[in-house]
Amino acid sequence: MDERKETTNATGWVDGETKVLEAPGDHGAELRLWLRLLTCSTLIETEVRRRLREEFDSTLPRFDLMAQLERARDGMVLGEVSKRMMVSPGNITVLVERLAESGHISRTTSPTDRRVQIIALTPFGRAEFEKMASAHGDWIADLFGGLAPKDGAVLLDELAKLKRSVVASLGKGN
Amino acid sequence: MDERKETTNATGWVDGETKVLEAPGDHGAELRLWLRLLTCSTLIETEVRRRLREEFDSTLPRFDLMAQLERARDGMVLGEVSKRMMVSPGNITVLVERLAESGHISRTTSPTDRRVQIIALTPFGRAEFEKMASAHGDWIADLFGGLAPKDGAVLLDELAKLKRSVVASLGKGN
DNA sequence: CAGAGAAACTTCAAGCTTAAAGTTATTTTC
DNA sequence: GAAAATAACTTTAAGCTTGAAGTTTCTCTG
Repeated sequence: MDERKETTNATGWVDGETKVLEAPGDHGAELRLWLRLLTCSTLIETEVRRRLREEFDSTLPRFDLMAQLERARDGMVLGEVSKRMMVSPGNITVLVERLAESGHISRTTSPTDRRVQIIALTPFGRAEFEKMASAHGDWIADLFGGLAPKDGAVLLDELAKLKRSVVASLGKGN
Repeated sequence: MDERKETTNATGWVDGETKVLEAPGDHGAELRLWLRLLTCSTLIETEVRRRLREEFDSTLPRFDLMAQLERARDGMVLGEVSKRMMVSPGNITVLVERLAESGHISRTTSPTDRRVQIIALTPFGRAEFEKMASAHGDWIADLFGGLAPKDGAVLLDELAKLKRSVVASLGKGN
C-alpha cells in the first residue's frame, strides 16, 4: 500500500510534478505543462536567490530593481519600475527605501512634478550590480548548460507562443 | 531622446523581458531564455493567485498544500509535504496552523513517533479543495488554450530537458 | 480659476517565506 | 544503557508582497 519510489534529488526536494493533476474537465495536459513550467522556474529562482544571498548578501528583488536601473543612466520613475518588474507600487516603495539606505541608489523628486520620484544607481550601486550581474550570468549559463543550443532555441520559441496565449487569455475573458 | 514605444498590455505591466541581458561573458541566449521562462510563469502564477483570492478568498500556498493532501487519504507527514512543495519546514508549520484553524485540515501526532505530525484534509477541506481544483483546471486550460496541442507537447518535452539540465547543474558544481 | 478627477506614490494590515536557532523525541554508538 | 548524534518539527527575526486606503500633487472642466 502506497509504495512510492521517490527520487529525492540534489535539491533535497522530492519530485513535485505530481501536484494538481487529473481534474474533472480533463485538463491534464495543460496542468502537467503548467506544473513542469513552474517546477523549472522555481528550481532556478531558488538557486539564484540562494547564491545572491550567499555570495553577495543580497536578494533577488534588490537585484532585479538594480537591473532595471542599470540601463537607465538618467534614472527611472517609480511607476515605470513597478510596471517593468511586474510588482505592486507599494512594494517598490519599500525596496527603494532599503536600496537608498544602503547607498545603492539615489532618489530625487522630479523638478517638474513633485509627485514623481526618480531613482538611479549610484556609482557604488552600479559597481555592485555589475559584479552581481556577471556572476548571475554565469549561474544561469551553468543551469541551462545541459540544454543543447537547438533545444534552447525551440524552447524560446515555444515560450513565446505560450506567452502570447497567456496574454491573449488575460486580455479577453478576464 | 529615450523614445520608447511601450506595449502596456492586458496585464497592466510593461513587457519586462529586457531585464538583465547582455552580460560580459555573453550568456545572452541563456539569460533571454530564463527571462522569458520567468515571465511566463509569473504571468500565470499572478493570475492564479488573483483568482484564488477573488473567487475563493484563498491563496496559492493554501491551495498547493491541500493539493498535496488530496491524494493522500491516510494523511501525510509534514516533512513530506515540505519536500513536495519545495518550501521550508517552518513555512509548512505556519500554513498548517492556519488551515487547521479554518477547519480544512486535521492534525494528529503519530502514535509511533511523537515528533511526527500527520495532516489530512477534513471532509470540509476536501469539498472546498475540489471546488477550487475544478476552477483552477479551467483557468489553466484557458491560459494555455492558445497553444496548439503540438506546441504543448514540444514545450513539455523541452522543459523536461531543461529540468534535467538544471538538476544536473545543481547536483554537481553546487 | 475653483472644484472634480486622476496620478503617483506611501502607509497599513496581513500573509508568505526563509535561514538560523531552539525543542523534543528517537536512534546510534560505545 | 547513557551520551552523542540525528530527526522532525517549531520559533524567531527579517524581508518580500499584496490589496486597499490614504496623501499629495497635478490636470481638466466648466
